Amino acid sequence: MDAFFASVELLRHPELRGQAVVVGGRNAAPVTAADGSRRYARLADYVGRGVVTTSTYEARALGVFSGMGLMKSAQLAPQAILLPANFDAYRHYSRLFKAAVAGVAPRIEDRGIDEIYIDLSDIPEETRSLAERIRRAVREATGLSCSIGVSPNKLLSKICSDLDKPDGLTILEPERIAARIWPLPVRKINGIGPKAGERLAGLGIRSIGDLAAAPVELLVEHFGRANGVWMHEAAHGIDRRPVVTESEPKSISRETTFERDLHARHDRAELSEIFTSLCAWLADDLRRKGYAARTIGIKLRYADFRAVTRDLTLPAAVGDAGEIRRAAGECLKRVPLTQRLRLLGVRAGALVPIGAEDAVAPAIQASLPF
DNA sequence: TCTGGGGTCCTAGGACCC
DNA sequence: TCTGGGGTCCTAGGACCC
Repeated sequence: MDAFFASVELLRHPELRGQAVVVGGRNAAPVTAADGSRRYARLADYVGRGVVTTSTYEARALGVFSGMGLMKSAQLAPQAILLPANFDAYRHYSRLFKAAVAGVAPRIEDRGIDEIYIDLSDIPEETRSLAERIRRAVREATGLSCSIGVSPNKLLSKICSDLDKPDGLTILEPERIAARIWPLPVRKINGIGPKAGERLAGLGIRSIGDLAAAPVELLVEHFGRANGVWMHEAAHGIDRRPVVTESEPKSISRETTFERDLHARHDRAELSEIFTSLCAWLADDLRRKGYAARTIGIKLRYADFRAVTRDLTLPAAVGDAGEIRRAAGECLKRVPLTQRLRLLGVRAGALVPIGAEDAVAPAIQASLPF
């Protein structure tokens, strides 16, 4: 989906269309005056922590992109409109667009709130008309635009979906990999992030073509056997991963960054309250999704941005807020708390579907000597 | 006044078991 | 003048993605 959160906001606030709009931060929603006009916050007025979650293409033209600190983006685009995120609305439109696609092509892999892979292998329709039909279905169901890449595999389709944004359609024939894909920077490969990108640049490898031309032994030497071979194949457009239409969650977590850094001793009461709330929210999420957890963990981030985690695996799965808090409290005892903190999080792992806790076959009681 | 929140996957070491 | 080999589970950290 194109600039998904921001695009949903434009559906809710159509008068903002054409303007630089940024979603993010913790500011209050726009105020509607008696005459029906709305007052919007400007980026320049924002004070506090937070990053840009999504920006409209007009804001991107000013250099404001996802992940950028709001304070920094305020310098680039002080007049941009700032809206708080409305996750309920985004989840609603996410369900709508996925259902619309499923009506055309049902084999879908979920990749988060605004992205999917679609397996078109078994649909006989000509590629372009099929893709156009999907795009039309999404627009009719949501009023939103999306960008589609069609290719022989997920890796290439993901790259292609990005080539003609927004509202784009890119169809890649395998013979055109060298012409269309090799000129792109290595960072366009899903799985090559900032670190790997830097290390590749250090080897003089900048484009996907450079990567394709690099000896696989060189890549293996620098990135390990599995990674090196993967990079080599990716650069040649090889990807054998199937479209996975069903999966179970592995973990569920809740975390929060404080308005200001807190100290375990000095701000004990405040931290304790936040900690308890996080455990309660997590328990609620677990219950709503139908899971209990055998592993409870915490995460904290110090004022200097270092993060640490601690885990505790329990003899039996838990789901209750009190049980979670008790286990998370044990984890908290194992972490140094002398420095100020900026973030606290609680995580549930080793998830067990509720009702299935006892579904594991009980161990055979008798112990046999053979 | 830097740097959100929710995830997945991988690696590596140690405990423990047979 | 030692102390194999193979496996699983748990923990911690880090890269990466949406």
